[in-house]
Amino acid sequence: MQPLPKKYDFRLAERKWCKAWDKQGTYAFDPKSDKPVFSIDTPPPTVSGKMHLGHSFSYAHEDFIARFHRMRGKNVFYPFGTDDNGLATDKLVEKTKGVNAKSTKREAYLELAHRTVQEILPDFIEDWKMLGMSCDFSSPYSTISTAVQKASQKGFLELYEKGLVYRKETPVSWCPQCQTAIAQAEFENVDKTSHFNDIVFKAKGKDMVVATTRPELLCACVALFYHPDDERYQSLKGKFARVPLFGYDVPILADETVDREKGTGLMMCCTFGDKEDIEKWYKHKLPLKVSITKDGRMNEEAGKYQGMTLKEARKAIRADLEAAGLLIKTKDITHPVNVHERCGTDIEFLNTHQWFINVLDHKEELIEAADDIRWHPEHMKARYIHWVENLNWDWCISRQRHFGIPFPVWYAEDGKTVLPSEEELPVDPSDQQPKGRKDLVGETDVLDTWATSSLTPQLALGWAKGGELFKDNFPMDVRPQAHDIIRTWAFYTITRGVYHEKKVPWKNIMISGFVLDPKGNKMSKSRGNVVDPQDVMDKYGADALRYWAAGSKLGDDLPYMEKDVQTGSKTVTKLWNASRFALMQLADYDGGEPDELLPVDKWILSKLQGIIKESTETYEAYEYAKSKSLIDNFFWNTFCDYYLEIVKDRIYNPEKRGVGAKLSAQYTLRYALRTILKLFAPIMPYITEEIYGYAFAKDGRDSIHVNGWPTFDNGLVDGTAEEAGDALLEVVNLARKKKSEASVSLRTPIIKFIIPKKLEKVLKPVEDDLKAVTNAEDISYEGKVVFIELAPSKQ
RNA sequence: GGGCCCGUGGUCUAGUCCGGCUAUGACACUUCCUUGACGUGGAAGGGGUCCCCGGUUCGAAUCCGGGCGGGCCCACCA
Repeated sequence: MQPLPKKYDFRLAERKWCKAWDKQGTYAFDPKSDKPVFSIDTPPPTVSGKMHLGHSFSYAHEDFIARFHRMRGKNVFYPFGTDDNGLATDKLVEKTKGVNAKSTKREAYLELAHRTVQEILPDFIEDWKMLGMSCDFSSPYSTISTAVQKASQKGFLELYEKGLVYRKETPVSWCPQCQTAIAQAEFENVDKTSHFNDIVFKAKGKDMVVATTRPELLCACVALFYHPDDERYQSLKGKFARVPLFGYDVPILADETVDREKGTGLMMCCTFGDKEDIEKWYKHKLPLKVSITKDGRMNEEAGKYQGMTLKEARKAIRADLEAAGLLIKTKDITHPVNVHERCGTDIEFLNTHQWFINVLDHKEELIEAADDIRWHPEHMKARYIHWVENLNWDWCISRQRHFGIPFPVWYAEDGKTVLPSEEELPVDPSDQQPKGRKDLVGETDVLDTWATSSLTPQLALGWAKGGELFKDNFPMDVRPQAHDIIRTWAFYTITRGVYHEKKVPWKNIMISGFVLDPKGNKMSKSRGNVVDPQDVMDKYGADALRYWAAGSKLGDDLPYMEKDVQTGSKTVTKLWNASRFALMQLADYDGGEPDELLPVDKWILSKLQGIIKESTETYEAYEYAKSKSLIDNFFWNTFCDYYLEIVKDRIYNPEKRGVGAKLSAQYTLRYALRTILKLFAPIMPYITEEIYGYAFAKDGRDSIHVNGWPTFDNGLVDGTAEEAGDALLEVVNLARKKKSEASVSLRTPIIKFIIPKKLEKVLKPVEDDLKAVTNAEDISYEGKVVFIELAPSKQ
């Protein structure tokens, strides 16, 4: 057994092990092994920047679970991939290369995008490796890779065959900035300030006042609505109104969804201002009047306002209305507006051709599916169900972008859809025709990134290749993710599981919370309160960061406080020092078993069994935070502050205490240290591996992280020893208190230590250790109270 | 408006499901201790109406009802 160096350099050690694990394939999945498999549907991080603190938080959580199961002897299937086919990556390419995808030629842009992704990926993945993720990094998948394109397109074809996907011209939510359709799940609600404008419409010379926040859509107005019971407007039934500035007539109609209290109780319906407009347009079969372009400008319908942005048009139209005396009142309001989560641009509705996956007809099935998954924490299931229940639209999966996985679809002259055969995949219909055809028009849209990442369990398990791995391991054991993407990733993946395999994709889902700033606010660039995990790891190490991440239970948000990482860093140091001390004491130990263990040794071994049992149970239940705090307390308190102090005398002075007492201590010390390291290993993989390497590894390839999770040994549970040890601690505390009150060193001898008679029986067997740790010269048992007399001060 | 989560010393929290130990730990604070692993350490200590009100119970931080406060998700966009 080698002694440990004086100092632990986490920078060196973490880099060293990160490379060594990779090289030795420590975390490689073994397809030939007969060990039970534990499979993890690792989230492929979106390539849109660097790993952020929220990532390190939730990825640490899943890694605790992965490492625990691997140590338990499972063959852990823990793939790693990157999600790099979506709008987020597209935006990153635009930003880093200073280009605009829409105004760049398709081929040139795609070439640039693929090249940029390849440039970014190695460094991007490095952050996850340094965090100590125990994924199999040997062949990371990329969602833009040819293999994944093929699989994703295959998935599309399968849904098409099942009639679960369809194309339709319909009003769809549209981002004028990104110039693509987006799905309901990509909305974000933001409160914005605006104006409620009271505008005059005229009908047969009579004035009618309509309140609107969107005067720029006047030219798209197709009707006015009032509530059928609204007495104020009964006389308007069947009449027409003239649209101001634009001078055409629209019908005045009644609809029960109109709120009489809002504005003037008279509203205009434009195609399209919002969801309400769409619903009324459908219901009353109104004409379509499109007034905005795909890039968010006014079109020819807007007459003299053509070419203006919506914002400019709003200002100009308000001014013109005012000049004409038709804007009679303006009220400042704050109201919620749906914006695109990626860019913050107001969402519009455009009537376009899009592909959809039918989800509205299958809500019930998708809600029931939630019961087949164990949710950790349980209440997150409600979030999922709530989202599915409240869905309003089918899942729009087509995006009008260059970068992404192409739809494997062509259109014939008669409008019929032509699909490739599976063998032809992957295809790019933009510049390719199916076998034997020359007459088709290829679909130029690409698939929503979620349409691919919703297949991660299938992708990772090689579903497209039809292998055993997939057959045997779908559903996977666990999906880890954060709660913000329940409505997207979790929902979509469950949908694909149910649609393709008639099964939920995983048995468990573990959902992490968010990292907040120290005051409990969200971290965001605009607030300027962002902390980079790279900086934290550089300053304190990955183990310290992981220790911090283990401090909150699943689903709970955690304010980031540097001092908590510092506590992790201190724990690393303490672990090093305690191990260094222990190993020094074990230098002359041959590993032999003592004939008889001393009661104090039995005490700590017994206590340790409780920790093993409980931390195993809590890990099994995904409660790593409980496990961590159990081990933490045992290590600092029971092991360092008491046991090591008690045992010093036996090891230092074998001539006084006997060789057997020393051997008993050495045996116990070794067992306890080894167990503590293992219990800490899932949370702090670097320091534990480093110490294990010095102290216990059989050779350079023997890792603490594979197998060897401590097993509960009922034979070591000893009630009598625990009673003796606990009583010992109590009197030790009294002695320490006495010395503290006297402001003297803890080594000050006790010349007279009188302990109540009733404790004699329980304390007698540990009396030698008690004497040693309290430096008591004389111990006697009498009376009912403790009496301690300290040696006089030297001065 | 609907749903969910939460409210514990100065701060962050454990404990709450399944009621009963002196209410856990970390950080901060006070005093002391440099002892042959560690001062990034050790010992001792101060500090809590367990959000409020009511109920159940021998007994409530924990269960029930009602408030108040905070957060999240969804809806509200005329």
